[in-house]
Amino acid sequence: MTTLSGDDFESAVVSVIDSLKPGDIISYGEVAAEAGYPGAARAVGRVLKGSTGLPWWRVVTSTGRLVPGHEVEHERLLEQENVIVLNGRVVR
DNA sequence: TATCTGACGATAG
DNA sequence: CCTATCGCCAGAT
Repeated sequence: MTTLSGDDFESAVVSVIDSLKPGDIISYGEVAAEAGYPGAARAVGRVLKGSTGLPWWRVVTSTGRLVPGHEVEHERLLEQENVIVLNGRVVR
């Protein structure tokens, strides 16, 4: 039956992020595209914000910028994954 | 059903 | 390089 729910979108996003490995960085738009919802970068941010247990720190903005409002926390978490962050930007 | 919001993306200035 | 504006999508009220 057509039991469509936003849960499908969240599940897809969670699956993509959970598939990432330590040190692997991806942008919101990339996550949305991989989840099957290209252009839904904003919706992805909503999932990260409301979902716990997800490595949200592996997700950065398209320009490699850290998450606004969480730059300090984000940078610290990335360093734990062997990721170098300079000036609020991820070094790749 | 309509309207607003938001851990975004891209472009313009 | 930084700020501002528009556009896109899904969820919440």
